Amino acid sequence: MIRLSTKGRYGTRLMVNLARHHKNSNEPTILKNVSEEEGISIRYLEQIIIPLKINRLVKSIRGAGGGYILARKPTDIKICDILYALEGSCSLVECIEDETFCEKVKTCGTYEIWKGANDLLRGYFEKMTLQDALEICEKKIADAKKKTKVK
Amino acid sequence: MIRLSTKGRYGTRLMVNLARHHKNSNEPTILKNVSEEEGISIRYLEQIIIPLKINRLVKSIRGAGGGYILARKPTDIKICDILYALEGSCSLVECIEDETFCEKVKTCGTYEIWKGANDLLRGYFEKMTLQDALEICEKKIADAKKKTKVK
DNA sequence: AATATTTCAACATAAATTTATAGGAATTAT
DNA sequence: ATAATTCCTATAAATTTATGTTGAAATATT
Ligand code: FES
Ligand code: FES
Repeated sequence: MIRLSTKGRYGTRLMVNLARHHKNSNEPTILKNVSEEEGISIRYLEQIIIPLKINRLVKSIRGAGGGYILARKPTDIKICDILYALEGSCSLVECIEDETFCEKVKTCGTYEIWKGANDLLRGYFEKMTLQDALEICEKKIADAKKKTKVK
Repeated sequence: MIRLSTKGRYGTRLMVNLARHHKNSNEPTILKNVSEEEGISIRYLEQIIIPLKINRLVKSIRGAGGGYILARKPTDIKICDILYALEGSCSLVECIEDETFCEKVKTCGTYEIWKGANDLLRGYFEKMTLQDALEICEKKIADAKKKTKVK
């Protein structure tokens, strides 16, 4: 019904991936690795990371031995920041950010519905940080490992 | 960040429009009127209403004097039903409904984030009915009229 | 009963946007 | 110099958004 674009999905996975490497070492992470780990083509990742760089969520280091690192600590990056960078806005329908987008805002019978949903979502994504995502992710992987061991 | 498709937006406005006419008379509503009132091309409305008909949210009456009517009372139509009919699913990311959509679900660091957001949204749209939307809409229009009168 | 009118139904197609791949230039470490 | 890596530009494929054309069904009118 409401779709998170692949840019948003892939970009967030990219950020979580960088966060995991960030925790383990100070070395820049290369997209080739991200590509293999996440199963997303390098070429596409290259395009997706541009807005993340422009919005100063990641820093790039060029040349051999280069790669990408998070620009701030995972606790200081909100999921909302990531989605905003990737999608240019952070709303369910454009008329919420741009009042001129729909001509009929004043009589539109649905504006308030979307606004309510949007506020819910925004609250959720404002509270959640990359650190939260990282912890969920690590826990999940740890649990998965346990299970296979028990087997 | 997360976009409600125009199909979803237009389709819901179409349903609210039908609901308003439904309240005022038992006559079928023709798309030409909806088109003029909502500023959406008839041709596009014709396409959008097809899934609404298939999912039995509206009934069509052909021929002169025909048009469309709601298949059920506005209190019995959830916004979620409408979005489901229009988008074929009711989730933020496909992997929530279709586990095979993302290959890496088991190690994906973002699945739980989207799941949480999705549950929030779904709860919201499950609770809200066409009747709620109708009331919000009528109130809004009444308020708008008051304001212009005062002026 | 015949005809004209109204309206939905179906199909085709065009435009715009999103998704994805490709090639090579620029930069840096070794 | 060479290899590794980001950066930039182009373009292809798929999907979404929107319009156009014709036809079929039901109804109203005569
Ligand atoms: S004002 Fe934008 S959908 Fe109604
Ligand atoms: S499992 Fe679908 S986005 Fe991660």
